[in-house]
Amino acid sequence: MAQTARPTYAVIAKTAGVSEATVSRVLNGDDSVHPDRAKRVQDAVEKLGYKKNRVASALASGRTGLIAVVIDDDLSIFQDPFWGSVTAGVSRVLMENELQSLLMVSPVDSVDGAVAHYLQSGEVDGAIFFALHSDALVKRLAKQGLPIVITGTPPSNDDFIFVDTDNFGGGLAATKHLFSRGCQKVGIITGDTGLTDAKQRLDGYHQAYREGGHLPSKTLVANGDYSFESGKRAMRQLLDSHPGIDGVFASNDLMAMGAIAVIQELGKTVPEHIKVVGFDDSLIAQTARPGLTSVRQDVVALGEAAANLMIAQLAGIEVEPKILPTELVVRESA
Amino acid sequence: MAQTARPTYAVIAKTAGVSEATVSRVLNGDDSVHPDRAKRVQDAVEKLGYKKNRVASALASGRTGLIAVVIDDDLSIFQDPFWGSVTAGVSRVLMENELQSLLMVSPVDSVDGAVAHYLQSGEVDGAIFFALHSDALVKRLAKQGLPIVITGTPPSNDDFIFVDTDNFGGGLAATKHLFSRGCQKVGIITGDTGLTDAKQRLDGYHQAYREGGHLPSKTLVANGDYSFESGKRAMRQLLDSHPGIDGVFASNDLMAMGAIAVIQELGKTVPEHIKVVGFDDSLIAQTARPGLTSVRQDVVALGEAAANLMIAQLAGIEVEPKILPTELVVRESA
DNA sequence: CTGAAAGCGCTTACAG
DNA sequence: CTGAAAGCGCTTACAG
Repeated sequence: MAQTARPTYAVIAKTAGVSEATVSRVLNGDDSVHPDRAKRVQDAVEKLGYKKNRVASALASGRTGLIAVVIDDDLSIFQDPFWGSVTAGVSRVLMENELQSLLMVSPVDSVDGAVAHYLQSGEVDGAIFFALHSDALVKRLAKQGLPIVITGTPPSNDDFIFVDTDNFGGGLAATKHLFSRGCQKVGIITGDTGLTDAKQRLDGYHQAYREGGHLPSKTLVANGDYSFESGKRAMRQLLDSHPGIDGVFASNDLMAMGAIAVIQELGKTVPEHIKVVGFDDSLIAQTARPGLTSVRQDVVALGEAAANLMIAQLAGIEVEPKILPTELVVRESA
Repeated sequence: MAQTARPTYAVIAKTAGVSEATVSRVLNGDDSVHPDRAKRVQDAVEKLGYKKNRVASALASGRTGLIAVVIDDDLSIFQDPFWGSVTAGVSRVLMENELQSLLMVSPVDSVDGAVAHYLQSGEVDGAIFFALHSDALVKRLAKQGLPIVITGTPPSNDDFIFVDTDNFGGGLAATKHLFSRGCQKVGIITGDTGLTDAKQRLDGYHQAYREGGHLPSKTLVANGDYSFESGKRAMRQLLDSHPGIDGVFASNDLMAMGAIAVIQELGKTVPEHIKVVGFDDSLIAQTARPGLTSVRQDVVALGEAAANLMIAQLAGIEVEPKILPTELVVRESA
């Protein structure tokens, strides 16, 4: 960008009749500068339309003001509005703190892939991870001193800073709700159980059965991957093995919609024949007919919490992992 | 990030027994370096686990490898999966070209706001804009020499580089489809007509009427803002003024869902009493019951095209604005 | 409260 | 094909 040569500190300093050090102090809010001279600097900045060069500033100070937001998945993940909302929450809080979000959507496959390389290039002050499948890279980065926040409970039990929704509690509440509505045979469609959140929702489901005094048949558990299509497949599988199934907890709204589509194709109705509960309380749950009963998680708040944990870390403040509560939103489907 | 001191060119140069200039050449793919010495450098890089410091590189070269992706709206815009997909498309193509996406979701209110300030700080090599409401800032940045791509047709008719969906053609096809299904009284729910795409879809709607030999009543045009709620409001308004309305083209899927919800609340059914067509062919259209007939636009392709135009510009290649075709996907709702 | 000076870690004409 | 050297535009001890 060899645009019309932008002014530098040298120019501001000369115009204001002070040293570059003083210019730097004023622009960085160091209040040890005498008000009169500070004013002269500000006037010069104003007059010349000066904008500090962030790259030079970053090199000299070691702080870039950039936080990587890494989504460990491929792009199709964005079809689910979930991620957009979390990202938006992160972005807002970071911006309010004069930090920018560097978005990377890519499988974090190896500790040696493109993302890994990038995060070690000194261009970011920290990294926030979403949908993490493996934490090998995160471990390495943490060891190197890079501030890290994980959204979702990390796969292994190291002491990473993370923020998560109460997936277990949500799964428990969803399943108990189905029982309370009179369901006898409640199945579950899980997410990719390689992800901790999917596993925790499943655990919640099991816990609901346990509180009822027994364990569910293994064949009442069908695996999906959070996609609409996988919800359809899983529902067909459940109906195959349990024609008398009368309740389904789908681990996200998209799969719940897939399940409902299959149920209706077979001429059965929701909630009369089979009751369905989703998870996320996304726009889809709200706009669906019948309205989808769903476990609400505040996704924007999730992103905001992640960003706040990052900011605290950067400020050297001791932080703790954080679990956000869920809330069951009852609509017509169950 | 004062992590375990990372090696620098000085260390690599010494290890490989060459000058720093040679290290730089090898790492930047300058093939004028003798293969033997290049090999020694590569070995040293490998051995020391060297990662180039991007900030220093950016300061010296003037290229940061960062492209700003600016969404001129507030965060709620991400509830609509549309933006996530476009962003994902951009991100993928940029990454493939070793560029990173700096995501900024914020109203670009003034030429003097936070976004404006940032884009002039030298931290990005270019900027891609979405959902632009005003192009005052864009004009100024372009004048300063910053490469720019706009997604969606720019508000004013300067010669910006942009990529857009054929909104006019989509609106035309949607409306004609409703007529071809026997509708007599077709209304439209528009998006925020301050946005060019919303205006163009409306123009397509008008054109369909014109091709039928007349103009629609003004009261068949109800304004929304692309949100679910606004779709509901607009539909109520249409039903108020035209109880006999039998077709509605909603300018996006979310508003179409809002319209359908209102229609059903009133005891009417879709498509029997009123046929509805949406726009976007989002996941919502696909998962809705009845399936929503919708104008499909390839959002990921839109993002990819925007990124490619940016890359071409950075390479100094002459580029032209690009319009992507739409396709009507017929389902049950019309 | 202030300035001179060194330094951040690369890149790039320039000269050979 | 290669190296010495200047430079990118800031920040930050250090000394006063």
